[in-house]
Amino acid sequence: MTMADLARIAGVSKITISRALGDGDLVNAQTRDRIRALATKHGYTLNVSARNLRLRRSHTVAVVVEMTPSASRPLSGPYPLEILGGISHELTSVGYSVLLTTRQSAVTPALQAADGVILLGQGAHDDAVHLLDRWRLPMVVWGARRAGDRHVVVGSDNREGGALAADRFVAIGRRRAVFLGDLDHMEIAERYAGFRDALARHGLETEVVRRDAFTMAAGAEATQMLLARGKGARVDAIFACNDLLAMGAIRALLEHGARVPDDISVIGYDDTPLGASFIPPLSSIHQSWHDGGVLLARKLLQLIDGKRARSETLPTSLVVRST
Amino acid sequence: MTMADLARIAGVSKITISRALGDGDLVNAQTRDRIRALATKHGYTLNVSARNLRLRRSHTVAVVVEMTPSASRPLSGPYPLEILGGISHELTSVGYSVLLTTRQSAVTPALQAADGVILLGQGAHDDAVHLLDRWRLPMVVWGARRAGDRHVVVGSDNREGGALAADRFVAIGRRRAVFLGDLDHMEIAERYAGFRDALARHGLETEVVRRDAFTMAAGAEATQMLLARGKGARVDAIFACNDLLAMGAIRALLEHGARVPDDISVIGYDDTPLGASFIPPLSSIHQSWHDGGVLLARKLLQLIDGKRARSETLPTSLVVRST
DNA sequence: CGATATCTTGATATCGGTAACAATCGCGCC
DNA sequence: GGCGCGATTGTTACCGATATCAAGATATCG
Repeated sequence: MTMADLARIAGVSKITISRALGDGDLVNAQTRDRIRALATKHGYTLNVSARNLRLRRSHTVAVVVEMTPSASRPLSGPYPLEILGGISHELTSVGYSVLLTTRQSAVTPALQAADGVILLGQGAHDDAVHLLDRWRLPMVVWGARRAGDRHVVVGSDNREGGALAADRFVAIGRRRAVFLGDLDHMEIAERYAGFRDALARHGLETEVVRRDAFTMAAGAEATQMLLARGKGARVDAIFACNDLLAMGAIRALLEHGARVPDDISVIGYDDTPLGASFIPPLSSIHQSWHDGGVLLARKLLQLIDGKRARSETLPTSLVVRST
Repeated sequence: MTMADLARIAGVSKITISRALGDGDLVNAQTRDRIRALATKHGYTLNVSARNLRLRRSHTVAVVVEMTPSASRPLSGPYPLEILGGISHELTSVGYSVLLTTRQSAVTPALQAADGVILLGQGAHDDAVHLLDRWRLPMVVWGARRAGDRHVVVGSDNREGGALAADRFVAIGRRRAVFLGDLDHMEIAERYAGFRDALARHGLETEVVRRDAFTMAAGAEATQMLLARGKGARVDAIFACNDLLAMGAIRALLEHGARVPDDISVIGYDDTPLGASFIPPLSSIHQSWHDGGVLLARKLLQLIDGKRARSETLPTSLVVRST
């Protein structure tokens, strides 16, 4: 069933069908409705390849993802499936296809034909510069913004996330807070910066305990180290850059006999369902992955349409549970 | 840069270019190499839309995924990103595109034009029957096989996984084993069946403690219940249908003063990086998600090529760590 | 040497849409 | 009445690839 067939049935020409199903403004309202009704009735579907060929557009967006989980990043993938859900939802709703690619996979014609690229994953920024030069395609990257970036970046507001944790600690009267995490990661460095600055505004200092891995074990071990120190260095709040580290910390605290949150308050990051189901339920900074995906998609569509798009950060929020 | 352009440069006709880059057999080896060299030199890439139009194939596979994590399934998505990696890798390497779709998203022309469908997620089986009737497309489903299934199913060998856990328990002399999990899920029921049967072969009985959620909290709570029972019902081995439940169980055991694995041995399922980084490192049944994805893709490609494909199960293995 | 088989290349039509331009119709206005 | 205008529909020519059939060149064989 092609347009020609439908045209014959409706007693009009192909182009009228095309216009009736598409633009809609160039065709009489009655004929348009009649044709649309006929199309649904006969189960007609547009041939995407033909349209793409004629329009010289692939209506495809390549999403390049890092997919290998590792012991130091124990959640299933650096970025949750949810963000892909947001991207996919937004793009398919406007007739675009999501071409999922791993960073390792070969550059296929289909990939090269993409109308735009979305990059997810820790190496994204470096890849971005690389790809941008080679392909000159519209491109949007997920992550933290950097100074010289020429590409559009979407990410959640890590500074704000850090500040939210700090404000909470101040609000419940904590005086000695520790930040737990690896400052080499841009996003985490931002979380720390927001945390430190917000505390500084209240005249409080921050201490950093660096750990490279994002595991419970690392969190527990770091916390044991803190607990083993003398009384002079006692802390009453821990902000972990990640829920797993936070959970590890809590575990170590409880094992050591410290009360959470009475003696030491702990806040995690990411608001994972895992943290929510932890005992005790973990307080955490929430960022909406789904919205992030949607925003990435929208920005890219703007670029594809030849409009400008600005880098943007998504708001975060603090979810207070029992820690 | 189209085929026509390249043809002009090479001094041959379009069709020769097409044959040189494709089949390769119908064209002189020298001209073929010359043309291929020219193609790379001028950075020519095939127009996928044009080819698809002519061949009446979309070279696209729709992957339908369940993407919403929830409190009762706290890992980021019911199926890890890794399986998508396997699918994507395999398909893109043979020139197919992966069209990622959520179960909720609308049926777009691009989706309908797919050459095949891969279904992932818990509702997959029911959707399968539905879609198969409506679309008559080649389709492959991830999960456990069921009796009346008319579609091809790929999944890991849950029976074997259960049996491996049982064999291990027998090998280290355990006598009273408990299975922890929700038997309403097909895959988990299989794990239990394998576990129970393997123990039965050694004259041992099994006890089931059902819990619906896949969380640490549920695992801990179930285990506390077990510990609270009288001495007559003492258990010395727990097989959890999931790493999180296993971790919850271990936590409860340690809190109660039981030694793991000396008093009670625990084995989880999925071999998540999370479990590997747990303290103590969790023994678990491993299944290769990546290989699963690859196999799904291969089966589907067979179907698309008009060949037959059989349902298949992937082997599992036991990773012995410290529990 | 002629005929046939094989290898290699080309001309043409076609896949199913959409843009550009042309044509038709009805209407208002001078 | 004739002209111009907007609204609506149609004609034609493509987009860039590949299948089909045909044709020229070369090899093989009796």
